[in-house]
Amino acid sequence: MTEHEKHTEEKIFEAATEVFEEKGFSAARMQDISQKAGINKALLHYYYRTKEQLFNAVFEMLAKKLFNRFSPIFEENLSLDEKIKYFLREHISFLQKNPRLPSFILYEINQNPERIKRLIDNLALVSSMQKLMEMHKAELKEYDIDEKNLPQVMTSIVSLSVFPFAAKGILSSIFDKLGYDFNTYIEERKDFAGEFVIKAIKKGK
Amino acid sequence: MTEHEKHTEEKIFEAATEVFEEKGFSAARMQDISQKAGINKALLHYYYRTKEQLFNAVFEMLAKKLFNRFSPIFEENLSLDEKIKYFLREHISFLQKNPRLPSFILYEINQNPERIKRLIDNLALVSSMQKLMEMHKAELKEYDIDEKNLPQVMTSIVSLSVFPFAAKGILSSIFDKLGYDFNTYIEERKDFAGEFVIKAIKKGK
DNA sequence: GTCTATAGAAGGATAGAC
DNA sequence: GTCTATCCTTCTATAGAC
Repeated sequence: MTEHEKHTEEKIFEAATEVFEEKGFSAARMQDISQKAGINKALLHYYYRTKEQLFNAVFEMLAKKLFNRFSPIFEENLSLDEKIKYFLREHISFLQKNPRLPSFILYEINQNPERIKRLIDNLALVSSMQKLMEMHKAELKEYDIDEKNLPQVMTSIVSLSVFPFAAKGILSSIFDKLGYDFNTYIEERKDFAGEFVIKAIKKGK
Repeated sequence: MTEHEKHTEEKIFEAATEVFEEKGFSAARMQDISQKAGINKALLHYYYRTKEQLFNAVFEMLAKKLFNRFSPIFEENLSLDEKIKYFLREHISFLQKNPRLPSFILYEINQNPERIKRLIDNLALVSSMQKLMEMHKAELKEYDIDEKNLPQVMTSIVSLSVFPFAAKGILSSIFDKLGYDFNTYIEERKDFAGEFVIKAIKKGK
């Protein structure tokens, strides 16, 4: 593959990423993608054969980009408290730079759940979660967490960071009316979310 | 309007609701809608002129259906604790019967935020929230809630009920691998979510 | 590898008969 | 009010020249 080829293929991929993320698969137009990439429409097919294949390449990259953000939490050498706060701060900051990602991924997966199957295999979620539980076994006695409600706790944590972006369109409108500002709300959320979770899962006396 | 007319128009509307909710605006086909309604494609245009207008009618109905579920909480004569628990139980039960609603509404609003503007005016959210704060003024001293973090608290509550359905495609896949079941998870969530929130907002000593 | 031109199919919308 | 037939546009995809 020559330098030039690589250049063109990358331009296409980047343009496709922008258009698909903004419009979704069905509303995206090959014409828009080629224009944004500054090349001819026929070239898209030369490099990626079909719209579907181009979309799959983009989708896989974006999904990995999003899900890989969940991994660091399993590695850091921190207390469980700090780990949760750290994760939520980082995750919200990441989504702040990629606000359209949650809506795009969630929607396209609901449209076609098969898309995610292969990716999930690579996530190694089961072992990571077991590892996490093991690592903080001693601390866990201070929390209302056990194997049974672990999915509830995990999804609650994730929802606090993802939902505001998935619902950005609605929240922005409502905040406008209430005199709040979405960006300020997100800034505050970086700390709020962590504290909210910690209080919720600490064992009451 | 004759009985027969009404019948046909309703059949179209119901078929359109199903198709739009499942596929979204762009991927939905007028052909599919007419087939599902058991009538000819031309009739869709006779009753609703364009795809856009048919979609708007459906969208408005579904959005109201979803948002009206937020109102009861402002009316019931309950303590703040009970009100939150009651709301989450009811809201999750409602979404259990309409699992595709969150994904559809969130996505279509992000695609076109104008769609929600008019609806929000009718929600009277500002006054309702003020009324709620006023009503529980005495109790509020026991909670970490004030005007400043009210949006954080409110969106956190909503996210706990809405996110699992918006992310149903992903969660189902992950749960499969972990040996959990999505429906069981939702059943448990009806109580879990309320308790989670209450603990999170109760003032620590 | 990149372009122009165009095929070929699909989808929204309308005309016109009944 | 409902149907058949068809128009017209748009979109994906390919053929073929350079």
